[in-house]
Amino acid sequence: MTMKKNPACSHGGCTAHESGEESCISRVPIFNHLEEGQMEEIMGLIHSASYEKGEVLYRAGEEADTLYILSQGKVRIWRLGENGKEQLLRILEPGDFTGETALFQEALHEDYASAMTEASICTQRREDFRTLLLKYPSISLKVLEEFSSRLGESEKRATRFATERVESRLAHHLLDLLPEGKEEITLPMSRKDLASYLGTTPETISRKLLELEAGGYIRQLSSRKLRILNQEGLLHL
Amino acid sequence: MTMKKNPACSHGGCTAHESGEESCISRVPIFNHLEEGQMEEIMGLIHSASYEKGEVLYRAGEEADTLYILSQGKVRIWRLGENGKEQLLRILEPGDFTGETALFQEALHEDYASAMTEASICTQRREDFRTLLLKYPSISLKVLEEFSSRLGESEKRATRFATERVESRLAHHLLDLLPEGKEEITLPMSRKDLASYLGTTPETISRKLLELEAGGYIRQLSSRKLRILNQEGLLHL
DNA sequence: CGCTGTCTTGAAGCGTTTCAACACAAGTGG
DNA sequence: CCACTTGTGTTGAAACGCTTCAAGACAGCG
Repeated sequence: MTMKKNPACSHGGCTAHESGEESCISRVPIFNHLEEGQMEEIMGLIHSASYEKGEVLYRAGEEADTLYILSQGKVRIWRLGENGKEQLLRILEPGDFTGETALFQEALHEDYASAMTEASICTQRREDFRTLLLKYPSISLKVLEEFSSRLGESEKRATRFATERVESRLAHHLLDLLPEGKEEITLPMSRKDLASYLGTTPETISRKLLELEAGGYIRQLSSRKLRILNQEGLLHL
Repeated sequence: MTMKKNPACSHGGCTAHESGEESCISRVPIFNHLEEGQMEEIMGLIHSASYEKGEVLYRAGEEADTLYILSQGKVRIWRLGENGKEQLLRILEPGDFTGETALFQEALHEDYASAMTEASICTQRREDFRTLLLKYPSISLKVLEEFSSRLGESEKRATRFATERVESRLAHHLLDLLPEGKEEITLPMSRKDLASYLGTTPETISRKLLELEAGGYIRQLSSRKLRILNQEGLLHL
């Protein structure tokens, strides 16, 4: 990992690209409602770093005292079950953040984060972030909104694991991936990762996709692309 | 449900009991760091209610605009999977709160809450709560801590469902229930609820407990009481 | 005491995993 | 450009874990 301090996110990933003169921070939902001057104050407390593909941001067991905001690239977040089996929790896109779980309790990471591609990441130390929260309560509300929605997601996921079989979990996941109004999906990950995310095996994913195709619900175009033929049907599997 | 407004929690459940002259609010972690005057301000924004055993506080699909703080009794929080199967998410004890998930997004409840026993509950309207958060940023930090820990819990749960078999989930759950330094557990719920919580069936719970007993890990004293004989062993199941 | 609900036990069936073999695609070096 | 390697995805068959349904045991409560 290569690391720079200030001016905020001045490495390749964070400075102007398609988005003009903006820094990475303005693209982050929890900050983007603030005014000019406040933004600058925040940027002064941000560090930036670049990671190679495959590099690890943090591991379970390490002290969690940093907030990571992804500026460019993709980052994998996963956990190890007590038996050592790995589970994919989520994939960060630019603007997403991680490391928060332990930011508010003096705790250790329970998950792992690693770069799936070359990645530009902005970081902020726990104490700096807490100071900001106390100074600008509106940021807290934004973070609470984000936590709240993530908590909802996570409980929904847990309930799906607990109450639904693989075919149904897969069906619902495909619907989650389907862009509004469209009917074609590009899977964002390999069978192995998809299996890990859905709590099953690549073999079973393969077979269930075949079954869904046989049932007329979907059509597999290539290994990563598929067309949804019967949205309503998938919903009720 | 019976409802009263002010003085805060003055119904039977909230006024002095074992705890002296305190109101329910001072027992709530997110508020209990505040000063005298601030407490009174908060109490002015709190309503109180009593629920009969079995009564529902809210249902999935209803608008979520109220924070519920349990003062006395027990409350069940559960979800319905897409296929209609019910899953127990958690059981609230006095001091715990619920309704938060949707408090920060204009959203609908996705879960159900009902009183397991007669219950005294303090409520606060969304807007009143948001106002408090903006006025006293330290409350936000407390709530963030609570959310953060709950998010961690939930992700751990999801990972357990996804990566571990029933025997292991049960074993870890028993360890979670085991009070520090003790070796006897009183299960806080029926087999049916335990099964729902762990994403299995009552029959399987019964059998797995037998297996754990046969393996020398535990000893069943009665249907709700058991003794842990091999803590280390359970951990690595 | 008998009723009702909770818990247990048994046997059959089903969904999923596992392991092994094979197909296929992408990338590398001769 | 082809052969070779490596990784990813598929397919088949057997084994396993769990659920389901049905019946019986037990406990709590009128």
